[in-house]
Amino acid sequence: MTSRAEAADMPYDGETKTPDRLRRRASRLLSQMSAQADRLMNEGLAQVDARKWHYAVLASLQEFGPGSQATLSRRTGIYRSDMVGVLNELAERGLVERAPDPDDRRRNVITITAQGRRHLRRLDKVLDDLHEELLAPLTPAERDQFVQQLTRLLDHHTQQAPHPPIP
Amino acid sequence: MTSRAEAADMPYDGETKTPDRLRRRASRLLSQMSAQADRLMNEGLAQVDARKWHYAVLASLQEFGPGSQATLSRRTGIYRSDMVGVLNELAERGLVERAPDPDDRRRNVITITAQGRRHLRRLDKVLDDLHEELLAPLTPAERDQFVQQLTRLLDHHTQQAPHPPIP
DNA sequence: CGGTTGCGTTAGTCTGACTAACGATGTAAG
DNA sequence: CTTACATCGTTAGTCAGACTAACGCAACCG
Repeated sequence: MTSRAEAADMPYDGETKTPDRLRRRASRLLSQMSAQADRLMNEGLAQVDARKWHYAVLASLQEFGPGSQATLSRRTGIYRSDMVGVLNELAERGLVERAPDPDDRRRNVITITAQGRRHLRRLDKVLDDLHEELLAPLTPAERDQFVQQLTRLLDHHTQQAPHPPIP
Repeated sequence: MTSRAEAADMPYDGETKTPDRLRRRASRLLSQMSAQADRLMNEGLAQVDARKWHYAVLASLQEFGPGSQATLSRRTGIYRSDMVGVLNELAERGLVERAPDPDDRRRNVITITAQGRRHLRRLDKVLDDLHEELLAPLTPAERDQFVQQLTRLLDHHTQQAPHPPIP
């Protein structure tokens, strides 16, 4: 069981090879895969004039109905300071409507438009395709497993999280 | 087609719940887990006056011996423009030595020092602990599986990659 | 010799994640 | 009622990671 391969008769290549202890680190794999996934999504979404956050907000609106910006922030995990810009973009494109809430004049009520719903359907399709590409090397069973493990990890670190409860 | 109608008798919480289609997206899970892992690593490493990149460089030096900055760049995946700063930090701390290469005067030869080796041993321990924490919810078998799947994904996207061959 | 390639370095872009503080408004306690 | 506190939208800014462009220099190739 030679795990790290007696370099003895291997074409030793200290020029390009990454040490095993490095390649194996989950944190490293995660950040690299995350970068890769981000690149993929951004490219794909750019082709339909959209961004990751657009999808998050539209999906949340579709699923749970209208809400204030702070509500959307909680639902999507986007900081409310960043939500401003996202909603500007969505409103510019006519995908959502931002109207003052008569019941609470601090708030804006955000509503998805018909066009927004249409756009969301498109984004869903685009993202499905992109994820197909992203997860191509995994079998369907492995994909489920992978997603489920990621979910468990994430839940564990965000439950009684000492850190980021989306301020 | 009542796609969101089933909320009928659920404790509907449109204020904080994230839509399923969103929570499930691997790209989203990856970026969130990556952020979480980054935070964890950065915090842990900060306590021993180190950074992620420090580990990568030191590990590479230990495993494959001295090399030029460009070589290290290839081995670790750090851009050579960022390598400069990393090596400055490592040199300041006396963990590596940067000497001009007499055989090729464009190059610097980077060598790990005894102190660097000591530091690396410490970092390895720290990272082991941090990863124990990071992957806590997974059984040992699942961890292997998880790492292996990430590796496969990453390999697939970096092999004949149209995109980032570490320029 | 001249052109191309590789090297180290500087500077700068872009994105995502995150903090601080503001004024305006709402809620609760005395 | 008024004083204190919390929440909302917004602006501005920090910080890190990933990445590009371009520079001057040195080496290699034909």
